[in-house]
Amino acid sequence: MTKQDPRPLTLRDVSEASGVSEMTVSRVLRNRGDVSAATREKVLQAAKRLGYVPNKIAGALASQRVNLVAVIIPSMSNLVFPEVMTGINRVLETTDLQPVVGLTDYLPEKEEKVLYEMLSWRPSGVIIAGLEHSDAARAMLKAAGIPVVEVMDTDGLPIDSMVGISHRRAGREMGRAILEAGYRRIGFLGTGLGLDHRARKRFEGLTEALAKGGIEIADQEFYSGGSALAKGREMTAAMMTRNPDLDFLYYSNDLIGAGGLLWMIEKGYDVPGSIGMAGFNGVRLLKGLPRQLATMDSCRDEIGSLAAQIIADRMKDGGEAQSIELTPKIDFGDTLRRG
Amino acid sequence: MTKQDPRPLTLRDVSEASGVSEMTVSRVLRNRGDVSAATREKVLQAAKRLGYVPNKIAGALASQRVNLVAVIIPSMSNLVFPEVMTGINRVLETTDLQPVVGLTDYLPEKEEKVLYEMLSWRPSGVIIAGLEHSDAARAMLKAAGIPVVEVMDTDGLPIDSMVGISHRRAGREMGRAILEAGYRRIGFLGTGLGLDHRARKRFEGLTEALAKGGIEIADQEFYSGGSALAKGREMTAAMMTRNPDLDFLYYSNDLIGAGGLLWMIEKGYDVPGSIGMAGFNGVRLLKGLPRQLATMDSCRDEIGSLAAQIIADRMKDGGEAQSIELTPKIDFGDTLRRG
DNA sequence: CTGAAAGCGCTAACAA
DNA sequence: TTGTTAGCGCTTTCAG
Repeated sequence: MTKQDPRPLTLRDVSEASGVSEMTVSRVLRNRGDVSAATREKVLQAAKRLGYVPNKIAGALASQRVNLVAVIIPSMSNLVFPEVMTGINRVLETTDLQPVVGLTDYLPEKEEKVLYEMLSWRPSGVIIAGLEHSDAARAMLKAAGIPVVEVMDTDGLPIDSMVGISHRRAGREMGRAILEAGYRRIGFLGTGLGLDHRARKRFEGLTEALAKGGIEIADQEFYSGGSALAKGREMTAAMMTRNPDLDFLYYSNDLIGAGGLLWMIEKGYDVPGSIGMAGFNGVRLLKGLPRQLATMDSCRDEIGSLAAQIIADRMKDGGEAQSIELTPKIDFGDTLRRG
Repeated sequence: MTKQDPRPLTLRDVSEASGVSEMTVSRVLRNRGDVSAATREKVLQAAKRLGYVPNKIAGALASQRVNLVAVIIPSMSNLVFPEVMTGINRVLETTDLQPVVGLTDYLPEKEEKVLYEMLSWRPSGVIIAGLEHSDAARAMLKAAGIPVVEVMDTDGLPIDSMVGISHRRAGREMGRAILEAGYRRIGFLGTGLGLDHRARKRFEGLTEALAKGGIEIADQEFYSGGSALAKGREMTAAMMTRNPDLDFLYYSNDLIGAGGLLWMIEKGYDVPGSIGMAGFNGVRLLKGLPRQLATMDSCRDEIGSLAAQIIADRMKDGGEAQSIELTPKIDFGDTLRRG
């Protein structure tokens, strides 16, 4: 318990303790090159006994290789991003790559800062959410000379590779399904559309599809912050009070949609008979609710794993830049009539 | 767009482009030491024009300083951990420290591996969930010679510092409240208690308090995986079928508890009249549900920020090892009678 | 199979 | 205020 020796152990310490040259110790510890079983054993013993932990900083500098993959996402509390991470993790665990996460809070300036910070560690690749980045960020990404996978969204041009779904198309398909089911007075409830590009694109896709049917959004309401379920209730109550004749509500995510649905059930609305509802994401968390909201899967896990796979393949020189668009189907749940 | 020059830029490139020595360039870029405004400007211009991103690996090796804090937690999908992260982030953002997350999946072997991996980057500090670690992990942590804060739990001896709540006490207090409210036939529903030490401690606290009142757990049921809300329903249904005379259900977390509550409501049970319920964590997400489950806040955000603060203070030589126990109160919600 | 020498790109320490 | 000189702890390369 005596806190002596603030100097961390080095290869040299292991070398001296084992009577083997630093170079050979290094080889043993990295499993590289041929080393006799006897020497190997000696080294391993010494390393373990001393409690040696290699210094990757020095290693990375010397070898010019870093087994880190920068993952840059807006937030951890959005619940979709942890799931993307899960997919990334599952694939990277099969390689010697390690994810390192940076958070942007949906702020372009912060994204730029975080990116700079991460790139300064010279990662082997970058997985970054979205296709919208500041010019400086794009420049950094291009100049980094490493594989870059932009994820979640495919409505735009990637810097290098991309994996995601078309949110515009998702909005359009939902719009079409809504019309086909015969709904006509449609309200939209969502996050402020300013910084969440994907929510904005879904909204645009929706309005586009409705326009083709000669319909316009009848009402809309935005929020930010707070507990999503509770917000969904509030917003729904507000909108239905203001506009009692609405016959469909499209939410920008499942959580606020679920809040809205709970409110509808309590108030005794006939869903989906007299009013339909739909959200977005396909959040599994909500599976236990009394009724299932119509939604569309955002393929988070698969996006994560595909992105990680692209990076991993590139490391082995086996990969090319790729653009992958996944095409989720509508889940009608209990709140959207089939057309 | 010509992918030339795979060699990343170095200080030397900026030095040559600006006609200023490497050392001075370094000083400008780090805002260290006095540099004339003119030189500074020249350097900044050149760096920006070239798109130079410093190499922190080299910097860290040379300066023996790394602005990284290793954060080691079981999972990102548990929803409590992202909130701890939020607290950590909020504090670290005010410093030049950066969190780096490692996931253990509640597996000791994996914790050991992740820890080794992270320590090999020589972080400035470690924040790690729980007090239970393998001997090897504890040894590494001690040998690292950096501040270590164990978070979430205070039922045990810390390696260095700790911040959390006593889960045993939380279970005990809930047990007492249950008895005081007059409930007598109590069921427990939770995660398998093997690897989740905190859930186990709450369970132990509960049984201890009940024992003082001469009561034993009447039934118990465990789960793993799946959507928590749905699992809560299933388990509750199973238990109430098996044991219809139970008058209280204690869940190891709010999500399965909420699932159970939804089931109870649907089946028309009188909650909390004929049967009481409680969960744990104080999950804000659930605020929009029709009825509020009794619970106890696990102070996730505050734990995160306090832990980060301890690390930050230690960096400035201003800090000591600390042990902080937070003491949350029971939130009776709509499912627990007051005694 | 093992070892010696020469850096990786940057910064501490000192000199000018 | 600016520049020079040595490394930081490892790995690459090449020689034994």
